[in-house]
Amino acid sequence: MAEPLDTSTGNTPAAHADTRTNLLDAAEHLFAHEGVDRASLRSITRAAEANLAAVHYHFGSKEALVREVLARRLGPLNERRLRLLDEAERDGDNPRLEAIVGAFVLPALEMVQRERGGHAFARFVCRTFSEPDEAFRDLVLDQFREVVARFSNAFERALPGLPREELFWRFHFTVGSMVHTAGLGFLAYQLSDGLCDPEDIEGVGERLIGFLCGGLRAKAVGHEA
Amino acid sequence: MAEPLDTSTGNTPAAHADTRTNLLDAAEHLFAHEGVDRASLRSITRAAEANLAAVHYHFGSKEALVREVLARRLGPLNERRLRLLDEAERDGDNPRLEAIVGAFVLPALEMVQRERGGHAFARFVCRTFSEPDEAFRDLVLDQFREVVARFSNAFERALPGLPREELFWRFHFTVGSMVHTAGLGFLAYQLSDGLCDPEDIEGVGERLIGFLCGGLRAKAVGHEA
DNA sequence: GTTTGAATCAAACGTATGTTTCAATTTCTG
DNA sequence: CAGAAATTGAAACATACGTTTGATTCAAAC
Repeated sequence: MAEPLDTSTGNTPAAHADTRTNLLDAAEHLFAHEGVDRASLRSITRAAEANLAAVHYHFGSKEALVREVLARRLGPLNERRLRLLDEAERDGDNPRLEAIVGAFVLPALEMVQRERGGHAFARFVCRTFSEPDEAFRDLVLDQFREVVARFSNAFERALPGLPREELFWRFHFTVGSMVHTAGLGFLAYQLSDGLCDPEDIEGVGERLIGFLCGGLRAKAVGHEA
Repeated sequence: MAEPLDTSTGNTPAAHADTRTNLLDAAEHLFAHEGVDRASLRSITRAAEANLAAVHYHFGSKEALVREVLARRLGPLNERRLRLLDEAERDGDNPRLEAIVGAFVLPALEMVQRERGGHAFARFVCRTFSEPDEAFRDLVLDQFREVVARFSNAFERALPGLPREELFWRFHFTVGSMVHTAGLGFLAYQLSDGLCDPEDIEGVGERLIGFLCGGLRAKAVGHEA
């Protein structure tokens, strides 16, 4: 009985594993395109050119594999968000709203476009958000909690006078647009008959930031700002 | 071999079936809470107090059951949207943006709150949006196409000068916020530590409309309106 | 009261799945 | 090079699933 090495986040320098990475890549792709349940370990290991037992050797179970697939990218993604927020707050004590929204939104869009398999991952996370299995959803949400705390504070300072309840709702709406766009941008292509190009993340990012800032700055109903 | 009666949409006056409705209700609930794949016909029929074979007798297959669950509410929901848009356009030839957005957003929120099982259904649809199985996704999108066509025209007239590409993207962002809110409003409750109340659909609707109109009216970047 | 078709039921079928096992092999280490 | 540990491999296991079958109950029609 051999214990596979720790690799928790993708930060460790690839250790020695190839099979392990192949499994994560294949699983990510298939989870996104077929769903966690429909993607069988047999199809995953076949795609990764590994033996069926490799999943249990390297991860212990299918559920643990799902967790690893999520954790591998979610950690770095949220770290990037926090780092960009740090930068924005360093520049001016009261950064522009556009910079805050950008720090929240752009890392996701960039990951989709630039990282190999990013598209599949975004779609997978989008799925996981509405995942009924609490274990998986909590895994995403726990990674998300610090981000929510930091960004809601930043929003609060950038939008003085906005009631906290209103602010959290607007944050919620923001997350919705962001997730829908990062994970399901192809729907915009489909529904606009090819007019919208989800590959052009710079354009999409600009548009999304503009839209969200407009919404975040809207006059609060029933409240005198 | 007996052919079960037509009930396509929920419009037919309940025909004579009880088991059939029980199956749809139970399936809707379990699809939302466990996902289509994890919800077995055995658990569905148990919840509906029906026999295992009843699903195949009344619907033919599990996939057909999924389709029925979707179609039962999706048709009326989108009809309601179109009717409200008609009313808004009848009132003034150029209705206020708020009225258009409301016609798009409120039927979903109201269904969640007012119809029995509406919450479960919204969550299920939210899942289906990111469903990898094209057959299910297309079922949702096909029901959605006329709505998109009508509303994008209305938006276009309410927001003159906005390039069509920008307009479709903003519609896309709008859908994201709406779906995220109708299906996953409980996340706002969780992430705001109980500050946001997803049950208060009047409040949520007002906030969502305000937010979306702010975003839709934002100055388009890179374009002189 | 018998007949007919719809609806329900218990039981089984075939298959695909996650998991386990243990031998074979490769890779590192002293 | 020898030995130990890590990794891969082929096969089997138990289980849960969607589906099918054929008998049975039930309600109305004649």
